[in-house]
Amino acid sequence: MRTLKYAILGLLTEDDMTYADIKEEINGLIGQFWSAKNSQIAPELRKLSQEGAIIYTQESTLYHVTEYGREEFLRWAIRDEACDTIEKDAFCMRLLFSDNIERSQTVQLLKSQIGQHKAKLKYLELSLPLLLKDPSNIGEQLVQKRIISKEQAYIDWLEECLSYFND
Amino acid sequence: MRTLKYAILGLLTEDDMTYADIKEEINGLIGQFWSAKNSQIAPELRKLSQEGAIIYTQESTLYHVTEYGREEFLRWAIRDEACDTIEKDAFCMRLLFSDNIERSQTVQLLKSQIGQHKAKLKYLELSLPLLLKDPSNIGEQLVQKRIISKEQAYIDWLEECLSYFND
DNA sequence: CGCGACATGTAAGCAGTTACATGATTAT
DNA sequence: ATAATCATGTAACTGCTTACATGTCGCG
Repeated sequence: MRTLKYAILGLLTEDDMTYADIKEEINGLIGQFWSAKNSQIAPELRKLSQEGAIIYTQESTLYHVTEYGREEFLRWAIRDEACDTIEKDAFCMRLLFSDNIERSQTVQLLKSQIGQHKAKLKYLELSLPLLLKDPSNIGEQLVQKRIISKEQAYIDWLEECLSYFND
Repeated sequence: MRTLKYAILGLLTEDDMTYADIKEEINGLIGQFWSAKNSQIAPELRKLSQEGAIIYTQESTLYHVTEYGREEFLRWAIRDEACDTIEKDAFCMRLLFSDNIERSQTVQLLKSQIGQHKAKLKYLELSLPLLLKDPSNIGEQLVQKRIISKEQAYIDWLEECLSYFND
């Protein structure tokens, strides 16, 4: 589906950016629902250049979206696709088969998960609001809200699980 | 991380199964947090046979987990790994960049998503409880609860989004 | 200079999907 | 029997990650 392609075109539609800018954006809010490593971003930029969707300028080190790139982005933006959130959750797998191991082990795993997710939530609550540069961008605010409440919901569920196993 | 491997070993630890049985389980509850197509299950079964983790019997058409396979599974089951739920959500990407398109288009996309997710929720609420064969399996119940409340939370968020864009 | 740390980029391999091929099953 | 449908499996490709290579910058 080349979703990363459209992330980059979306960013460049708002502004010309350096490689570092793009990386920073993708490691920020975007990374919370569509992560990508350097080693994926770099080839994608090269591919987009070859396809004539973006142009790189040596002197300014800026990537710029072409008219074709912008059109591609806009065509994608209004496309009504089937809901396709892909969630892969290895911890659910462990919990599903937890009757094969000691209850105390499961409790330990749960506590560890809770600790990790609470740390993540704290990080999100601190860092995400800082990324909101333009308060008029409703979409950005709504996505941010979603990321945080999703994390909170996961913690709530983990704690519910813990209470079941602690009896 | 070979999570599919451990899904299969986990299933076979509970009981010997045919290919169809395994497929059915993976398309059921497991598929809600770790989906896999036939074309991934078949090679994985072959690989597990080669590795000596499972044995296939022609006559009974049953897959059976070996002692080595069971040990592998148990080692994995108690492993305390960093939280690594991978969520990829293309709709969040569209919403994030929604200030580039007409508000009415965004409203339309939101309504479509809401419809789709409500249909999915209805399906989950109907089908998942039927899969609960063993009521003593707490893990199964908790995972099922999680799947359904996650879907509900997504719908709630979409409706909140809609109310913002409808003003 | 030259050493270490960090940013950037490449290449190999794993995971997952799509499209297609084969074989079994049912209906006409 | 033959066609249509479904289950099963393969192969090719895309997407993604890991591990590594190169380059650039700050600092002794």
